[in-house]
Amino acid sequence: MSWTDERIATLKKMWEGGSTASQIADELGGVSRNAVIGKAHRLGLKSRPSPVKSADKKAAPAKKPATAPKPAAAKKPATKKAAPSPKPAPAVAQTGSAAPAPSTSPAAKPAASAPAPAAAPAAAPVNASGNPAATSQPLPNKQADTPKIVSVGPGGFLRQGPGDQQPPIPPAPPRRLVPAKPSPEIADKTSLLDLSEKVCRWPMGHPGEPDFHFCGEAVNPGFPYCVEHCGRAYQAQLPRGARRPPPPLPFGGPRVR
DNA sequence: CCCTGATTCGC
DNA sequence: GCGAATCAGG
Repeated sequence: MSWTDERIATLKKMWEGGSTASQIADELGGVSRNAVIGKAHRLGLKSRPSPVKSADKKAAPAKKPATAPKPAAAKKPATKKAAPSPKPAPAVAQTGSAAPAPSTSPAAKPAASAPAPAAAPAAAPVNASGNPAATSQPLPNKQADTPKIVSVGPGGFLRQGPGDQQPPIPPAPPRRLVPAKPSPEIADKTSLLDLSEKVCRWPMGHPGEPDFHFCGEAVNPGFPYCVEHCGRAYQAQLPRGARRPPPPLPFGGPRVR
């Protein structure tokens, strides 16, 4: 794979957007995590909290003496790293799929590290019951009069208490396989490349899905999200003692991995 | 172990 | 310029 302008653009956006090299790599497809990092550095993009980068301080870390510690010659079968599988990538289970599209391979991990809160598009706003007149949130919500802790964020978004996510969890979106490349259907959606300081970056759907896009609403000034999503992103902290008590987990709890 | 990013260095 | 191999912290 070569670094086309588009691929570079995507790399930049994602890198600056805080995606990990791995995520970027398999989003782009056909490149390794190392390739992404290497490219990023060559592009001058660099660093973001890197685990290994707090070293130095004063003395030189005396990494490698003049002697050649590593004979680069020997290439090992590399049992450690996962198989790169450059081209014949996506091992799509499912019923016989003829789509070769090497682009993305959503295969492996459930993607837990993604900052993406997994948007639930049609999530019914069950929130802010009392709905103080102060807020103009047009929430079609009646009933419920339990006084919840609701505060108004700087931009006018409603803060939620820590347990207030209305829809339990983002409705596990059926992961679709394949495509993930530009298609007419997402033409008017906010794509990765459409992100700017002015539009809401709240992710809708999941990377790799054909219709993955971003909210795209005008941002709440000073925030990366629109007012609505600010309410989701920034949640009020309940006073100590009034916190959500019990870890509702029957036992053990769902293993997330 | 896994993950992460940084760096090196042969190509 | 590219990226695998390697390093090194979490």
